[in-house]
Amino acid sequence: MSTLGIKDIAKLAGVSPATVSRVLNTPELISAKTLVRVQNIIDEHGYIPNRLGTSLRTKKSGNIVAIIPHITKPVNAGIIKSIEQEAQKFGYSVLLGDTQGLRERELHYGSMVRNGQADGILLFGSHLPFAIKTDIPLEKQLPPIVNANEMVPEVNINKIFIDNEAAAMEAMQHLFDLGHTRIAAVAGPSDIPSSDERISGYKKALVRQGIELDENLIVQGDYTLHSGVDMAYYLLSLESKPTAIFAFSDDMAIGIMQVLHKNGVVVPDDISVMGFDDINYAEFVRPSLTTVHQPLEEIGQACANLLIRKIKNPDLPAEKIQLDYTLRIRESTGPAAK
Amino acid sequence: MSTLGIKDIAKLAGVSPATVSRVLNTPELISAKTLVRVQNIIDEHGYIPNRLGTSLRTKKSGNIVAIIPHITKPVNAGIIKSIEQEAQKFGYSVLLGDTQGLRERELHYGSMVRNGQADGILLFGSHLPFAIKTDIPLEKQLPPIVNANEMVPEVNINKIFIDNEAAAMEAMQHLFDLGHTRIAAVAGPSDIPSSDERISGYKKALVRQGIELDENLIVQGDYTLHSGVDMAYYLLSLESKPTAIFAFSDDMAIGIMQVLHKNGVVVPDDISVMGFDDINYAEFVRPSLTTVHQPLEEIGQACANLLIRKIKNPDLPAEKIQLDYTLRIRESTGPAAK
DNA sequence: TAATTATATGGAAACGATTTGTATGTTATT
DNA sequence: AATAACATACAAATCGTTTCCATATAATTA
Repeated sequence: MSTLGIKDIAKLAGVSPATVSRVLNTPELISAKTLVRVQNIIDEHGYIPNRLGTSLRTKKSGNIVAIIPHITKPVNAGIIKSIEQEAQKFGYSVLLGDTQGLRERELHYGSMVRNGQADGILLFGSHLPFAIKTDIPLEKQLPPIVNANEMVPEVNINKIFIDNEAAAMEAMQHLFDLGHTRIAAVAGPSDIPSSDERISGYKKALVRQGIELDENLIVQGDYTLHSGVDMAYYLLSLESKPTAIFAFSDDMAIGIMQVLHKNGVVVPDDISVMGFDDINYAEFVRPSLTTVHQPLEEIGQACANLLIRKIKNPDLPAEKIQLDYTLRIRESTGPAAK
Repeated sequence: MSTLGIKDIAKLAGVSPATVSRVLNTPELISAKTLVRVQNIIDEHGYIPNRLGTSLRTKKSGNIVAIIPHITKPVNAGIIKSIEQEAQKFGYSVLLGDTQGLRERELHYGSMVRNGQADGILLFGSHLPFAIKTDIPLEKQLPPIVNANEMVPEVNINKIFIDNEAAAMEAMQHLFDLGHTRIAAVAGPSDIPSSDERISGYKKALVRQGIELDENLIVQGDYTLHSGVDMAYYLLSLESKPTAIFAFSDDMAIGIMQVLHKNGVVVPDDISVMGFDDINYAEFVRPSLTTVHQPLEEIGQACANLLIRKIKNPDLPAEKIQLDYTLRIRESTGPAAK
């Protein structure tokens, strides 16, 4: 375990530490023969430069940290994969930080860029992961950071997003087209921006269609399977039941469908169910789930790419990039029951 | 962005850097009045010690890296959560490394402990994430490391595992009890130890039951939803179809059930399906999935706890900890069709 | 009161790399 | 043969901490 350092390698190769460093970083400045000699010693001993020393000196860690509320949710699968690929293309490593929805963990991962362990932040939550001072302009305080999916309220930040409101409206239009007029919305937590935006789309769609809003039909879950279950029981308990349910996450939609099935309600014949996200299980549940597809790979790639550009050039102004959603119509939605 | 260092704080407080360091790390050695004075300056400026400097000096990073083949698979959800919780309890941070199954990424994350960015490794893959020399005893070369779920062949390593062979046998026994004799196995990739162990359990169970092995009934997938689909089509194409299918992952089982349903095969009336893992979707698919439950939270906690103990005391001998699986019987298995 | 011991702080050397002059050795030019 | 030009390699400073050692002050004891 006694790992040897650049000085040891230098001694073994009969050169100075500076030369070893150049062999590693700027080999074109080194003569062919010393290059191979030193490189051989390096290989032979499996020398790996201590990243702490390097980072300390260069003030670059080569890491980016992705702050993700619940990393194992299937909706993150495509995002993470593409982030890693894009980052690797530019020589960056991705450190994944799972916050479990805890503010403390957000702050913890957020501090990694200030304490030198990372060069930039990919933020998938809706809170800035550090304290900001009100007496100094925000831009002066921000490290390189890109915000995706769940938007922070702050304006001057790089953002990658889809138009949640428009997506919700389009989903509603699909249900209107099938003849539904009594449509329940199962929203996410109230402090989650994407949920608010989708509620807004839900309401606008009703207005446009000339349908009066029934507040009883808007319920709040937390995007999880189990909250879908709870909300389904509530909706089934209504005296005047909806003919369609628009859940703002696939997980909730799946939970809802299970309860409906257990209670003898046939989807979509009795009630249609619509999800949001298009996780990979959406087409494998029964009936397969109609949902709003998010371009997850694109989101991940765009995030990483943008962040790295900001790291290399911190003074660029904030960019907002909007990506396209798609309606994926499957079996869980059908004509409204009479 | 010009972040100030310990010297700046020292200057502002009119003390030496050593004193500031003590305020942060050993406040009991500092007089009450300087303590509050220095602490105020620290708070006022939001000073955060540079972790690189600290780690370089102390030779401890306070990080552990978890190397995970596919982090977003639902089976990892409970594991990751409990790892984080346990690590935090001891003041360690978890860096999640998703390898996407690539050797290169394994090596990359594996090098983090040698280059100072992490103090130990939680390994969920079946390859050691670094090169080992054959002329030196393994124990001399190993950093603190704990291997879980998918076992590396090397013997002298800390391991957390369930008895996959016994679990597979018990699953088979459940199917035997229902009257099945023609049971297909849908295995994982051939280089994945857990799959081999389950195959071994599958075969032993057949022997014990006095049923002749039919090699045509053992097929190989890759643990994913889509490979479940492919394998299901293959099994349906057999002239003599199985009455039960034992998939070595829930994802494959879910893929299989979808194909069966599409082709008018009723589960479990026509064919029973059994999974492995007990991911959270298992009880939400239709029919809900009978499967082998792995104690994911326990695994995560045991891993992190063991690793941290090894970090603090590297000379402890390797430990092997076996945890208990449980059969979860749901709707996807039933009496064998005539 | 003087001598001794605790207590609190400062100075400076590490930790492991990179990088900026600077020095050395070679080759080319006059 | 002397100088210029160039290619290499070195020594030392540096990044931001912690910690050993020394010192100054305060507290205790004789």
